[in-house]
This record gives sequence, structure tokens and C-alpha cells, in this order.
Amino acid sequence: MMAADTPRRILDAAADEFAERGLAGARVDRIAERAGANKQRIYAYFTSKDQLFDAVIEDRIEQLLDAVPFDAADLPGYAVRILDFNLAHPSLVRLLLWHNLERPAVLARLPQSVESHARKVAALRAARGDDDWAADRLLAQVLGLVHGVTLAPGPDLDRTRADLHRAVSRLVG
Amino acid sequence: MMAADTPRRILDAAADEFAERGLAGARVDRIAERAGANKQRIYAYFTSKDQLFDAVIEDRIEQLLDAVPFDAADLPGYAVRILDFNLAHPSLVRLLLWHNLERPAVLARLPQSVESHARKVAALRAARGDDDWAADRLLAQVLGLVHGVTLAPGPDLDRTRADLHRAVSRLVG
DNA sequence: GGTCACCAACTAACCAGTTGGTTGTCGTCG
DNA sequence: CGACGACAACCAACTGGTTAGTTGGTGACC
Repeated sequence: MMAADTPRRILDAAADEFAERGLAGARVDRIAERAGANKQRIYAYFTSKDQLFDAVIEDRIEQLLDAVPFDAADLPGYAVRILDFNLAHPSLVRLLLWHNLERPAVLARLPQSVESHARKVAALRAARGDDDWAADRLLAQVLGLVHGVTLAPGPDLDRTRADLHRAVSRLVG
Repeated sequence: MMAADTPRRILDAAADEFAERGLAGARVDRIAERAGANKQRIYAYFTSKDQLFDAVIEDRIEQLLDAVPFDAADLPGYAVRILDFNLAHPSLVRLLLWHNLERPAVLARLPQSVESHARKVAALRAARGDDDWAADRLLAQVLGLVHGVTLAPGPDLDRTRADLHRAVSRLVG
């Protein structure tokens, strides 16, 4: 009856539900309802709640990694762009936090994630002459900074952005 | 029968259980078992699972806020000491992450947390001549940095510490 | 006698995952 | 052409295990 994109609708609905409540707090019936789909379709396509959760992450991880192209030559600008992305997609941030807590080490084994990280480290090495370690550290620091600012953005967004830009500039000094 | 510290044992057991599984994933029976106590004692002292969770946070928040005394004159050292504390108490970090996701805005209303933050901002203003906004930003940035490093510490802890120290030094530059 | 504690069983709801029965839409083959 | 099987989808009810919260009955200690 419904157009043939049922798996797509299920993934979207599940992403919302999981972002709000996490894996343990999510309810499969609620996901089915939100998707305007049937519960058995969920199990037909994704076999279990846990696997559905992983499938949602795998579906969204690409958005997360590629939505903001990495720019080793302009880390401050990169940081600000990630901040803007995070603020525009708060549910993606929550989804990642949940996943990190409830499915530890699953993300670290996702090839897309590993490769993306490796590419960034390599780009940093090429652009700055750092060794692997230093590039890895710098990346973790920048992302941590962005994360901290994401969780507590001030009331004046422009100034928040400017302050973040300046902070990263100092880091890369 | 048991020594009269039953509420204490319940709080400790609950802290472990909640740190591992979160609010939705925790099981009250498991907490009772871990505490070597009886389930009704939990409800006698804490009335509900949710309130028990909040009580755990309120119990541990002091540890979190005061275990590492704030030093506005030595932010790099402060950051490193927080990192060490986080690495020594990973379950406290998880507890905070869970709470942030599952009980949003509860922490922001805890007077202890609010006052501690205000005190830090005031100390930063006094020590550096910043305005409220700048002090608030700087604090968020430093804590974000520490958090990022906490989640992805390199294999060489000493170097991780040194790199964090240098990073914060540049921030406060 | 009141408080703290134990044990054990209970309830009432909830929830992941299943099953059976039905409809509509294809493409295929007789 | 038509009917037949395969498939996607729906609804609804069910199973079996789990779980927050309760109750009743017992002992110990102050």
C-alpha cells in the first residue's frame, strides 16, 4: 500500500526515537507508530531492536562524517562549521552520545569511521608536518573543544562562534 | 541486622548500576542485590527509581565538583588534574553522561552545580579581568578540551597529559 | 512498641518478538 | 487473457518473559 520506502521510514522514525530515549528507553511499538509502518516490517528488515539501532547509526554516520568536509589548512573554520552542524542537528549529537554509552566499541569498529579518522590524521600530517601522535592529539582536542561549546553555547551565537574560532586558532598556533 | 548504613550501600550500588546501564537500562532488583540489601529498603528510602537516580547524582556531584579544586591562576594544571580524576573514576564520567541524556535540565537546576560554576566564573574574572561572558566561554572550552582528551586518551599517558597542558596554556595565552 | 531489616511471594503493567489471517500488486506462465 | 504464486504491507491478538512497585509475615534491637 505505502510507497516502497518502508525501510527508509523505519530508519528515520527509529533515529528520532533512539535520539530521544536511547536504546534501552526506546519502544519498538512507538517506532512502528512513528514510521506509520507495521511492527513486523521492522523485524523483517532489521531482525532485532539492537540491530536496528546499529543500522540507524550506520545510516547516519555518513551524514556525520561527510556533512562537514575536513580542512586541515583551516581548522578554526572547520571547528565552527562542525559547531553549526551540531546546533542544526541536535538529535544526531544525542544519537552519537547514546550509541557511545550503550554500544561501546561498535563505532570504533565501523570502517567508515576508522577510515575517516585516518584520512584526517593523514591530512594533518601533510599540512603541518606533525607526526601521527601529534595529529591525533590535535584532532581530539579540537573535537573536544567543539563538543564542549556545543553542549553549552552562549546566548549570543555569533560571539560563541567567534570565540571558538579564536580558541582553535590558538591551539594550532 | 546489617550495620545502619543501608542507604549508603544502596547509593553506592545504584551508582555502579546506573553508570553501567543508565536509568532505563538499570534494574532495581540488581541494585538491591549489589547492595546486599532488600528491595523495599530502596523504596522506603528513595521512593522511586527515578528519584534514586537523582539522589545518586546529588550524592556524587560534590565529589565531582570539589575533588579537583579550581585554580583560576593555573588552568593548564587544573585541566590535567581533571583529566587524571576522570581517568581514575571512569564510572563517574559515565554517570554524568547518562544523567545529561536521561534527566536533562535536572543538573542545571542543582544549586551545588550552579554555585560551583558561578564561583569559577567569578574566580576567572578576578584572576584575568575577563567579563562574565569571556570567563564562561573559556571555562566551557577548557572543560570541553578535557572531555575530548578523556574520551580518547593516547597510549602514552604522560604525553597525553603534557599535550593537554600545552593546549590549555595556548588557550589562556 | 517502634524502627530497621529480612524473605518471599504477588500484582499489574509492559514489552520484545511471533503468529495467523487479509489485501493489493506484480510479473510470469499456461 | 487470466489465474497463480510471490511479495510487501496491513491489523490484531497472542506468548512469554521481565520489571517497577507492593504486601504480609518474621525477627532483632533500642
